[in-house]
This record gives sequence, structure tokens and C-alpha cells, in this order.
Amino acid sequence: MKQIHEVVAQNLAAYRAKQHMSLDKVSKLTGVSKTMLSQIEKAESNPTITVLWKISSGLRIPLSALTSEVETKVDHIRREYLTPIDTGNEAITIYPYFPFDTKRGFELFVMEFDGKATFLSEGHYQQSEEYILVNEGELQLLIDREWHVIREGEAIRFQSDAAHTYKNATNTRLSLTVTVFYQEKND
Amino acid sequence: MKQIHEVVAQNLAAYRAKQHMSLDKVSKLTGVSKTMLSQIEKAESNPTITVLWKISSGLRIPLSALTSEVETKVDHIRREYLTPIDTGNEAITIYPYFPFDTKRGFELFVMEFDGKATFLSEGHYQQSEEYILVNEGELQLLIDREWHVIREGEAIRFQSDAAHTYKNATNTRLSLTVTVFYQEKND
DNA sequence: TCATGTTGTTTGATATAATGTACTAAATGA
DNA sequence: TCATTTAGTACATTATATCAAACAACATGA
Repeated sequence: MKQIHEVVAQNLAAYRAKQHMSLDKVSKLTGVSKTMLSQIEKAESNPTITVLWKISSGLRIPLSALTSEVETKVDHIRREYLTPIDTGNEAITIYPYFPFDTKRGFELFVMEFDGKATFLSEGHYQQSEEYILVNEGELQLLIDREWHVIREGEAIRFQSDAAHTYKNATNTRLSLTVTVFYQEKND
Repeated sequence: MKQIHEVVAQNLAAYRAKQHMSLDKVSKLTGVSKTMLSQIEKAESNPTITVLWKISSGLRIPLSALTSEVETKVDHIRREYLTPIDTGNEAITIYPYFPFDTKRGFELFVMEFDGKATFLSEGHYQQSEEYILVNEGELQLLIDREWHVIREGEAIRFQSDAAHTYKNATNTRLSLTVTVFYQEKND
């Protein structure tokens, strides 16, 4: 969950170190001021795409060499860093365990509904597929004007391009594990 | 040779049109202001990497979907659009026919030397390979403290990571076609 | 030892990225 | 026809990206 400009900072600094280049050298090569380069490396600046392009182009490396995060072997998502998404509805909480990442092309989150809560998803504007596991409670799902009832321990899979509605008709808590796959990959 | 922010403009506008989304909708999805989106689409703004990331991430598309140029079938490089690179030396002119492009990983240019002109290349800070064809005149090339003489109609290939020097020892014009391949690919 | 480079940071000035609000024009519907 | 919504643009304001020049810290060498 590193900020993109921090990723750039890290990548640029690492590259420059590896090549044993000074800020001055990179500045000459890319036409970007020494000051800016220094600030970018310290993540104190949010470079414009034009500046990033000048850097990648001047150094003859792909843009993605600056923007793509170096993969760690393991990613342990700790409770304390999991900040719920604001859905605008008190009764519904979403925990983004693995938010959408372009490299993987999917996202994985947990949705929790209080009793009698309803949530409308507008649809994803992409070829996308949604996989839902019901951890606890009972889910009613409206897809294409048809209601489906998925009980605790069950699961459902559907094309989620179009709008669909989640409903907890019971008075007890409903908890779902949701995975959404999108089409386009790479970065 | 389109500017990067023009590429982004085109890609974003095209994507939004394809998905039949309004600026408002994209703004809600991405958390980027309608105004900014409009300006980006009109290439009136140079978005920061953070804004681009918010867009790509909010729309669930890769960054490269915004930054990579849509390929045309044919690219005719016309004389009138070929602006020589300033080498800091009046006697040497470089015509960048196909400047470095991250997708291809190479560049192709023509170098022209007046009589008795010398040019030092600092080396490319990358695994790179240089291919030189002598179109006209005679080239003397210093690689790794060894001089090579390449005559009109001949060619040479070498690892160009390290510094090397081009020299026109004659009094007549020297013209080269140079291709440089770099390692890293993709974007 | 002093002078001269080299490397990265700080400073101050300017351009412009980014936002929210207000506005115009077009589409929709009763 | 008039009112209401929707879609994009224009405007004013704030935040900040970008640069050139000055600076400090350290190395280099004569």
C-alpha cells in the first residue's frame, strides 16, 4: 500500500545508486533539474508525468521501471493497518485486504453488513467476474432482475459488469469474502 | 513524437468514450476532480503521477493503458519535422529519426561530421549495443583504448556501455547511421 | 595547507497542478 | 412549454511542482 510517488522515489534512487550516477549526471541526461530529482528521490515531490517521462526517456529505461513496485516475497496484512472504506452507509463496512493492483488484475475484500442493510454496486465498467463466499449470515443478491439466496458456507460467481444489489434481509450480521477479477493486465 | 501528456489525453478520452462515462462518473470513481479530468483530456494539464495513479487505479486499468501510445501502422518521418539535436558542437549534427522508445528498446539516428570533427560519447549506463554503418567518408572509432578505422560502405558493432570516441580525421564530410539497442524492454 | 571539484541540500521565485463553485448548453420528461 | 437533470467548461483560489542559484560538506590533489 505504498504511495506511488514513494515507489518512484525508491526506484529512482536505487537505479541511480546501481549505476553510480550523481544527481548532476542524471540531470544532464534527462533535462530535469537536480533539485527536482533530489526531491523525487526523497518522496518530497509528486512529479508530473512529463517529468517522469523525461527521466525514463533520458535514462533509456521504461516508465514502468520507475512506477512499478518491487515485489516482496510476503505481504502480511495486519489488522491495525486495515482501514475500512467509507461506503456512505454506517451499516456496511468494507475491508480492502488486497485492493486492486494493476499487476494482478484483481482485488480481494471483506464486506460486513449489519441487519437489514442493503448495498448497490453500480457495476464495474469492465469485463469483470465476482466471486463471493458467505462467511456468516445469509446473502440475498440481485443480478439481472433475479434474486439469489446464498447461505452461510455457500458461494456464488457471476459477471459483475452490470449493476447488482447486496441485501441482508435477516437481523443478524452478514459477512462476505469478495474477489473481483478484471480483464486487462500488466502495467 | 507526441508529448506524453497528449498521449494520456487521448487514451483517457478514448477510454471514457468507450465506456460511456461522464466526467462526473470518472471523478467519483477516481477521486480526481472533474475539472482536472477535463483538462487532462484536453491536454491542457500535465498531471502528477499521483493523479494518474488515482485514475488508473480507480478505473481498474493499468497505468500503461494511459501512458502508452496507440500504435499507428506506419510512421513516415518527414524531413521538415526532423529537428537536429544540439550537440554543443557546430561541426556535428545528429538527426534522431527514431528516438529512444521504451516499447522498442532502441534508437536510430544519423550523425554527420564536418572535416576534423571529434565527438565523445560518455557511454550509455546500460547493457547496450551499437551498430554503425558508414554512409559517407571514413570513421575512426576509439573503443577501449583501441582505434578502429571504418571506411565508407563498411560497418561495425560493439558494446557501447563504456565511453567511446568518434573521429573524422579527414577533411571531407562523414555520415553515419547509428542504431543503439538497450536491454530492458516493455513499459 | 589551500584551492578546486564534486555531491547533495536549501532557498526564493515562478509557473502551474488541483480543487470546488458557479455557469452554460443540451437532454429529458411531465 | 417549462422545469429538472446532466455534461462539460470557466473562474477564482490554494497548494505545490519546477527551476536556477547559492550553500555546505566532503573529497582530491598540487
